[in-house]
Amino acid sequence: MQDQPVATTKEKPSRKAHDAHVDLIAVVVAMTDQGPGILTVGQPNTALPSGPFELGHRSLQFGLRAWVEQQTGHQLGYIEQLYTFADRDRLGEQRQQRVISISYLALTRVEHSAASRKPAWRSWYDYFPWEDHRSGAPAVVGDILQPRLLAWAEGAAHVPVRRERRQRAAIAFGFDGRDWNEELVLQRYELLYEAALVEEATRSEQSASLPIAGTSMIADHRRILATGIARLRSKIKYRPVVFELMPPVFTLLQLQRTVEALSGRLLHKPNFRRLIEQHELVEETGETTADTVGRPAKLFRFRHAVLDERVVAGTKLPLSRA
Amino acid sequence: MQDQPVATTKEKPSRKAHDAHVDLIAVVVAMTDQGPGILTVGQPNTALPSGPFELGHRSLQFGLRAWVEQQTGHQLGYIEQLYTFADRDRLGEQRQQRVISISYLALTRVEHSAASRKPAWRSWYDYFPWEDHRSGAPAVVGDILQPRLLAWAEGAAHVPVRRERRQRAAIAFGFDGRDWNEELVLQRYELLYEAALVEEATRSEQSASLPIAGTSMIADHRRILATGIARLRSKIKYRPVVFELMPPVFTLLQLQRTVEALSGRLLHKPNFRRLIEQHELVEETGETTADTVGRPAKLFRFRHAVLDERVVAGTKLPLSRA
DNA sequence: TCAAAAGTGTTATCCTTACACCCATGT
DNA sequence: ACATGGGTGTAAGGATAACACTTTTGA
Repeated sequence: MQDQPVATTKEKPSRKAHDAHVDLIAVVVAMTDQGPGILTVGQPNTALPSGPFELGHRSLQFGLRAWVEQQTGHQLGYIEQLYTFADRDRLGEQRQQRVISISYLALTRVEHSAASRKPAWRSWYDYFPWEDHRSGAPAVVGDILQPRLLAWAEGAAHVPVRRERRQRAAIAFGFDGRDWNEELVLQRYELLYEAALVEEATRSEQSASLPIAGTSMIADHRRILATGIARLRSKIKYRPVVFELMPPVFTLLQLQRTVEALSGRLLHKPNFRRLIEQHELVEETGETTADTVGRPAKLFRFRHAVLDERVVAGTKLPLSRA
Repeated sequence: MQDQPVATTKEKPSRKAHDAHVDLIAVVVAMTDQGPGILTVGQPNTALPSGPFELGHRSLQFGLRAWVEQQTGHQLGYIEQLYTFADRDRLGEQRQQRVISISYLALTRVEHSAASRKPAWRSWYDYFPWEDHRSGAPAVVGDILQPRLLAWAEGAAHVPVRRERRQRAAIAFGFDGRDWNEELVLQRYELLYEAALVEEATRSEQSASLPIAGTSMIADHRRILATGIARLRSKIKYRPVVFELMPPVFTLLQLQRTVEALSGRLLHKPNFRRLIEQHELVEETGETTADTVGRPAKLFRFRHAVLDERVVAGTKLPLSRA
C-alpha cells in the first residue's frame, strides 16, 4: 500500500476544499420472538445505530463495531457492506459540506442474558408491514396501497409515464395476478416514496400529507433498512448466511421458521428439509428436543465445513467439456 | 432528506477532526479486439481512472462520470457501485487523514470513431494472465503458481495453518482435480498477494523480491480491478448485463464470444444458443451477416422489454402453494 | 470438395414441485 | 382418539448436459 493511494493524470486541487464527513450506519439483524428483529436506537426507535468514522478507528468495520457497541451494548459478528451514498450537508455557516454514508448489514443472535443494557429490537415488519406475506398478502396491500399507487400512476401528465408507473407498481407489488417477489423490498419502498405514501417523502413539503404505511425512521434510515432486507432475502438463497442467525443447535422447523420470517413467505416443509439435507448444510447432533407438543424433533447443527469445501453456488453457463 | 442526516444518541465531536478525503475509482469494461478491455490511465497503463469527489459534483456517480470523461474522453453508460474502503493517508505535516475510496463498475462500448483522444484500453488478462482458461488452464498456473503457492503454504510455522493455506489455494485455483471456478478472481489475487507473488505485495518490503504474475498497477488498483471482474463474472449469470457490452445488433456467436471472454471459459455452442433463446433475451432483426467465412448468421438485438417484464432471476426456495 | 461456421434433434440426468401418506408424542 | 409437529415416498415436469447430426456459405 502506498501513502498516496490515487495518482491521477490531472492536477490535484487543494484538499480541504472538498473533504467530507463520513458516517457509518448498521442494519443489525437477529431473530427475536417478535419475528425478524433489527437493532434500533433513539427514543421512539426510529433510527439505526450509526456514528462518524474517526481517526482512531482501525478500519471502517471496526468503527462500525465500536459505534454499535457503544450505542446498544451489542457485539457484532458477521458484517458485510451494503452501499455508500452521499448527501449535501450544511455546516454552521453558509458553507456546504459532503456527508458520505457507508451502510453495513450485520447478522447476530440476541443474548437472553440479564445484561444491564437491553438492546432495542424491533420487528422489521413494523417498518414494512406490506412485506410480510406469511399469511398471504396483507390487507394493506390490496386495500390501501394498490388504489393509492394506481391513483398516483393516473396522476401523471403523460400517457407513457402513466403506463410505466402502472407497470412498475404491478411488478413490485404483484398486481394483475403477477407473482409476489420478496426481493423487491427497495423498489417497493421507492415507489411508495415517489407516490408520497411514506412519511419520509412528505417532510420537505408544506403539505401535511397523510403518512400511511408503516413506522417511519429519521433521515433515510428506512431506505437503508430496505436495502439490507433486500440483500438478506437475496443472499439466503445462494449462501448459507441464515446460520449466523440460528442458535448453535436447532430443529429443521426452527430453521424453516427463520427463513420464512426473513423472506416473508411460507415454505413447503418436506421440500425444505430435503433441500437442506441434500446440500449437506447441517448434521445431526444425535439429540432430540424435549418439545412440549408433538413428536420430538432431531436437533441439528450447521456443518461449518461447507464454508471450506464448496463455494456453494453453481454454474448457470453451459460450459463445453474441457 | 434532512440536513442533518444522522442523529446518534451520543455526543457529536467536532467535525473537522476526522473529515476524510473521498476518491472515486472506475473499473470501465468494454469488448475490444484484444479481448475484455479495461480503461486505463497513466503512462505505462498502470492506473484506473479516478479522482476526488468534489463539492461541485451532483452525486457520486456524476463525479465518477466527470473524472472518467476528463481523463479518458470516454462517456459512461451503465454504472454500479463495487465497494468502499478506507486507508490512512498522510498530509504534508505529521497529521494523518483518512482516504475513502469508492469504486464502481461501468460497462460500455468502445467507439471506433476517429476521435481526437484514443482511450487506452488494455486486456484485463494483461493484469491477470492466470484468469484466462479459454484454451485450458494457462501454463503459468501449473508451472509457476502452483509450486510457489504450495511452497508458501509449507512455509507456515504451524500445521493447521499449512493445511488451511493448501486448501485455500486448491479451492481458488482448482488444484487436486477440483473444478476451476471463474468467479474467485479476488480470492486468487489475495492468495498471490499473501504469498508475495504479485509485485504489489513486495513494495513495503526491502526485499526486492521477484514480481511474478501479470502487470501490476499503482496502489490497490489491481485489487479493485479483481473485484470488478469477479462481480461481472458473477452477474452475467443472473442478469442480462452482457448486452451493455454488445453492439446494437450481433450474432449469437459474437454474444457467445463475449461471454467467453468475460468468464474466461469456453461455452457449448448449441446449448448456449438454446439458453439465450429460451430466456427470450434476444429477437431476430431479419438480417444476416455478410460474414467473410462460413454460413451467414442471423442477426439479433437485445429484447429490452425483458428488463420490464421479468426481474429475471427465479426462486430457489421451496415455496408452499399460496 | 472442403473448411468453417450456423443451426437442429434427441436423450439421459438432475433438480424442483406437488401430492399422498405414515410416525411419535402429549392431552 | 386426536391434535400437533416430525418425517418419508414417489411421480410429473422442467432445465441442463452431452452427443450426434444437417445446413449453408466462401475458397
